[in-house]
Amino acid sequence: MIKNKEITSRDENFADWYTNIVQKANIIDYSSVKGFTILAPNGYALWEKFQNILDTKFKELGHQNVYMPMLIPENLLTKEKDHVEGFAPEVAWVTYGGEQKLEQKLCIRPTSETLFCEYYSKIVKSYRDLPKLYNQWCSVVRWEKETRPLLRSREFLWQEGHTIHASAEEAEKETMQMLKVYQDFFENYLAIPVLVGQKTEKEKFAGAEKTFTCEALMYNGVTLQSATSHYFGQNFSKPFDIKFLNRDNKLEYVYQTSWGITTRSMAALIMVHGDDNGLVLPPKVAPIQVVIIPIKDAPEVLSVCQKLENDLKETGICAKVDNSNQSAGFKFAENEMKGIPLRLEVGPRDLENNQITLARRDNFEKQQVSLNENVANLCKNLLEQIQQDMFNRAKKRRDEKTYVAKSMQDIKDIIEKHPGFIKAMWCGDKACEEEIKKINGTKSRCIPFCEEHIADTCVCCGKKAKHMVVWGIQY
RNA sequence: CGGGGUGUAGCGCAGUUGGAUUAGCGCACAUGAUUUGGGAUCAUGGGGUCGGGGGUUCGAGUCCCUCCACCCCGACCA
Repeated sequence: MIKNKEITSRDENFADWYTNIVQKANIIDYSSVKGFTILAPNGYALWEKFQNILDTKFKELGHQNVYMPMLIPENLLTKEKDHVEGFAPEVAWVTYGGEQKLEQKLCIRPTSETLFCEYYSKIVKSYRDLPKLYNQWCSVVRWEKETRPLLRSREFLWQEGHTIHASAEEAEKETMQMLKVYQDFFENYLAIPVLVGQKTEKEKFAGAEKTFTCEALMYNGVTLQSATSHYFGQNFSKPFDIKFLNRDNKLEYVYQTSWGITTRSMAALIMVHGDDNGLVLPPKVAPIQVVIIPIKDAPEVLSVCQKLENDLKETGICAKVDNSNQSAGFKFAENEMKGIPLRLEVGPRDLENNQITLARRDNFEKQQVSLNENVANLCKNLLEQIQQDMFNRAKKRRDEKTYVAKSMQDIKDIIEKHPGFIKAMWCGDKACEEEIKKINGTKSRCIPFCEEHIADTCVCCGKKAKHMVVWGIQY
């Protein structure tokens, strides 16, 4: 366990550490246009893992994938008032087609609500057509002023689910169901504990009736909104005229939901689990789960490596021999940087004793294993153990960084000394949220489903409290 | 958009008062050899419109003007 010399320590400067890691682990690279990054092979492989897991789940629940156009005409974007006000400042426009100036400018989608709505209004006539459970995987563009790799880029990949239903109850049920899908994904695959709850009026999605969220806490105590699920009610179906005839032969507007997760979730993974040696990937989403390193370029070493790779693959583990023409030390460092959960070292010294060395990425523990044992099976169990340990460690840290504030001074002290999740009571008034935001930009993250009664009065104004809110500084 | 800063090889930098040439150094890269249990060593080699344009001068990476790009701090955001 030797600290990587080529990156800034995460305790010294977390922001530098992060930008070092994403590049050195070959997750992203910069392009020549500000805010537009290249998803490099390791980054894209990780995203494909995310896609696979979620897409399978979505389909199990009856959703279908579609693909909407990338361009939205101006008059379509502006149909829903709150929505356009939320997105207008950050859309990119296409104004020319070839040499010809366009009569109506076209916006590059910042999100596709309006496109789905237009489509739904065309295809829905009767309650028999409902529900429609569509999803799309695509990229969207938002012209951010300040950009950071994966956290805030001008183009990002995501998935947006848009469903319409014949009743409010059914749509609300869908909203909650998808929130649970995300929670399960974060906790059981990414090994990231998330706080789930409802966004306040101020923080909810532009045009939504209600917004629900999964909030994660990074190593440095900064919060990250990691996935959201919205209930739109009829807010979009009215302006977009998505009507159906119900069982009583009466025209009614549909009830709608939307839910999404972006490549930002990869940033969460990096910032929750990563350490001074690079990425640490939970086994369930690691594109390569076990790397096998031949210590010497000798035939007997290589043949053992090859056999191990085959055995592991047969057990359903994604394993790879690192054949690169580098020194052993270099390979150790390189594969640690990539976050590969488990490393098998095969060298002459081990082989003399008919054994190999096994090293965990998450806690650097090493052990010798006899080749007479079932190594593949051992790895399989160990990978499960690593997955569990990573979640427990992240949860312990999250809990340690969760505080209670009973006054504005408490909030100020916590934010300045050691940021994290801050539980505090709130009266429900937007003015108090704005007042709290003045403390280093502390925002309400959500009203958690597991509310606690901390005090009777609002932390800010002292009036009767309506909710316990979790606050924090956000990315 | 407001305040501050930086542009010299893929990356990180040096280049002193304008006179030092063919603009250097480290890392990275290429070839060869020896190596391989925590980022190997030696040898050889490739790579530059000094951010762009204009000006001053016998002479500009260096001085002046102008444009551009990027970074940091604020306001806005998945």
